[in-house]
Amino acid sequence: MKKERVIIIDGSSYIFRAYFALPGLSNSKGLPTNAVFGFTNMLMKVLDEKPTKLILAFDPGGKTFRKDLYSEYKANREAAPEDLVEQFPYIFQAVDAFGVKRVTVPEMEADDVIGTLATRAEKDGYEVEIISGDKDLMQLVSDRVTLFDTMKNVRYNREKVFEKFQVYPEQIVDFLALMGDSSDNIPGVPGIGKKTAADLLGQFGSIDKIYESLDEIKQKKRRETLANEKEKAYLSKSLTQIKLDVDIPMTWEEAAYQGPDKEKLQQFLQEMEFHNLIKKFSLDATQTSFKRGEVVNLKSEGELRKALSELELSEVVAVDTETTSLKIHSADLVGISLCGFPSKAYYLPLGHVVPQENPDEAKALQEGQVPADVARKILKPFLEHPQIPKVGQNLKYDTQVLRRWGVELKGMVNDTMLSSYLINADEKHGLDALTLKYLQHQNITYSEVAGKGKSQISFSEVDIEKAADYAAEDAEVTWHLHRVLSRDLKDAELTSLLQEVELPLSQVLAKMEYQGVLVDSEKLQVMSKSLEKAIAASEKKIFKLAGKEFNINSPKQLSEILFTELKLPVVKKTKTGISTDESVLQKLSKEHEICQEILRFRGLGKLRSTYVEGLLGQIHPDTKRIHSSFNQTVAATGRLSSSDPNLQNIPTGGEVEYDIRSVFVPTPGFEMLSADYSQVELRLLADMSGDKELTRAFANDEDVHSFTGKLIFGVDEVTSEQRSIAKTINFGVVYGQTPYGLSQTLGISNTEAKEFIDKYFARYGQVKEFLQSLVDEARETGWTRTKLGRRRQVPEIDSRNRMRREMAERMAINTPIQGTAADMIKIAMIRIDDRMTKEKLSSRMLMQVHDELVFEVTDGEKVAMERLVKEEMEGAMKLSVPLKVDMGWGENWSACK
DNA sequence: CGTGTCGCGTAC
DNA sequence: GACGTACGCGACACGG
Repeated sequence: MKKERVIIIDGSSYIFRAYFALPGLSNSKGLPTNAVFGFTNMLMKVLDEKPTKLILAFDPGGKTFRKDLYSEYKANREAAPEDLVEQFPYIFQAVDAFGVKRVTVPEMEADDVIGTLATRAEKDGYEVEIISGDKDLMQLVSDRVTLFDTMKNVRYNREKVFEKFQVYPEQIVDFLALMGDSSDNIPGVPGIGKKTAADLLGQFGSIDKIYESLDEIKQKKRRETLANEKEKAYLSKSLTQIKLDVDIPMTWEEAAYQGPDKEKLQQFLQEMEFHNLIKKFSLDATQTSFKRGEVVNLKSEGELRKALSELELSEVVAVDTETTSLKIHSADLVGISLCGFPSKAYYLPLGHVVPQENPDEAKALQEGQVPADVARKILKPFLEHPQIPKVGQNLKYDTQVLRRWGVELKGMVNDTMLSSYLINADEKHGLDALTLKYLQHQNITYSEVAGKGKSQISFSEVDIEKAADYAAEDAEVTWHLHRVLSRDLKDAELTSLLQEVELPLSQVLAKMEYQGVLVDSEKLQVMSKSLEKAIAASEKKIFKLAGKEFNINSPKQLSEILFTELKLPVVKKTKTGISTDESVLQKLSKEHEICQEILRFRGLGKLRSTYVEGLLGQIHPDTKRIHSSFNQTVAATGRLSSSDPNLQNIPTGGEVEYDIRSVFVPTPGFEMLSADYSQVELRLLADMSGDKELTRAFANDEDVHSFTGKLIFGVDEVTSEQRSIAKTINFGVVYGQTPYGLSQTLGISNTEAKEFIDKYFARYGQVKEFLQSLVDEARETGWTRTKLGRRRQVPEIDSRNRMRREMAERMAINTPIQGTAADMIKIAMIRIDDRMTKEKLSSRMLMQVHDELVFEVTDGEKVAMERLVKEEMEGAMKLSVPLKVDMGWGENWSACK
């Protein structure tokens, strides 16, 4: 039987060699990564060999015993360069992520640790491979010990050592002692180099023997030098000699290699931006880590019952639905997949159909599926049971699908998408991305089963076996992800945020999306017609002013007209050309009439394309309502986002003729109610900073912008201009504003802007301190947190790139404030929904626009709703300043003032 | 003909 | 470049 092998890596030698071999490498944050990369590469190469026992030896910080032996030892070495030193922690991080045993002994060089362990391993019956580029270690080579230089890809055994230096391993110490080593400042015997040393040792065998037989040396000069420098020779020998008896309390068990901590490693490689290594690593990992289990197709009522009785015993069941559409009111249920244990997942096909007319096949297909009403009856008690714990990926969707199918999903304990979002909002949260990241497994893609582009078919037309494989996988990976994510969530102390906020909120959002909002499509049609005319007229004017026709919507063509043909001055540039944005056209409007008209054209075009046509295109043909998505895992601060259509950027105000908000109307028999927080972010700033003045402003229910204006301008009454400036600064503060930014917004000089900011902070001293403390905390921890503990990573807070660093600082300021406001309205939404349910109200929550909630309310519930909404919004969080909510009623959204 | 990026503009 | 967070439009370049 082949003997087990111990691999010992000389970590320090690789760090230095990689550093010098790969100059200039760094990641996008400006962190030098050359040494880390070279080292990681070497380590992965070693791991390819599937080691069973693996140890990494490093030099300790500080001096070693050789320095006591000889004060000049390594004295000519320059200190490690700073950009190498800063890579050390990452190298150690790599070793730990790879799960490799790391050994450092104070005052002992890595060589001595390696020598001791190699000797011990040899004695204990192991083969030993030392991995190093350092020739000193050749002295350890024996019948059972080899030295491998990964960079040169050479493996040294006894013969190879002799081939290289004409001496055997046991002579290496004497060999190096005689010739000396300038890099370690080992003196050696002057005048004796590689060749002579090898010759002498070949002739005599060792230094001792040389001195015993000095007379036999013919060359006078050489004999005399050796005689005179005997002390140096022996000193050199003692320096070169690797210690074999270092006290290292370690068992071979500890060196057993168990494989990497995959999450840590993935994270590490990502941070370093070693994209090739990430690829290589996940490729290797797929073979060993997550393995698909059995797929069980539930073809009959009996099989379904049996599966459920089994799943009822599991700790938690992953549920996933397959449908014909992502648009909820067009999404017919095609199948349900369930997974309650590793290595087995079920698929219940329900709505699979045959695309072509083929009666025989259709019949066979039908016989292979449990009839929907039968399946529903059996599944309903299971899916609706609040004590059977369920997990899913984006349960907001499945909730709606099942609701449409006649089942109210209950007992949800985790949503992997929400968990991932809470753990790190900036990452991706799709099932495929999560599976790749946490399970190192590549899911079957949707296009693999349903095709893509023009040839994409409905999921209901996918072959059942294929569909089962795909769907069961989703449930299976979700089940595994739940295990991993719930642990990570707990470690990050985010479990209550999931259970108390995000998970319940997902159910509120599901209702809002399902409900949708009514729009007055006739009114939109009228607007469309009118806009078309206005746009055509505007276009005509522009062409006349330009003297030719062109595409006004093309910034490129527009630039050509403005800056080449009309020779208007260039104000601002973009990455790819000259800017023609609003601020530019505004500035140029006194130069040429065309600018104002372009602005008008742009405004009208925006209204028509994005809002009028956009909204018309989103009206659901069956419900006649707009069912927007409220995305819960998109905004990194904790806010919601809205899409298809985005209801959170519908224009406010504007001309009455084109008042888009006025087309959002209540269902007949209802009235619209809008409730919005007044100055919520500034109130949070007052609360979180504890600033005396700002708190006073809110405690006395002052107009905070006027109040601020009075403070910074030192007046008793502010002019409207002063109030406006104060308002701009108030907003800017929560964005982490810079003098430049403020100067641009206010159209003033940088100096003036800076003066305003200085005055602001002079009067709101605790605000200044608070903002600084947010930046400090982010710098210390790498994270920024909201009041509820929602967190966001700000890795670039340490960037050596000023722009990136300052961006991170602004994020560190803005995120806790914006995120806490988001937390607050989320809590309010949950409580409002809860009370509406408990009080059996038939009014509905329709929309959320960051600090505003919009409802449609039945006549009889107006008093109750107004009261309820105000109470829950104002009471969502207990702050040191009052929360204030403004309420407005109307026959449409716009009228709610 | 789909996909990705850019410039621009809307909201809070 | 330069004040935070989003979404979506039209134009355009790219690649099959």
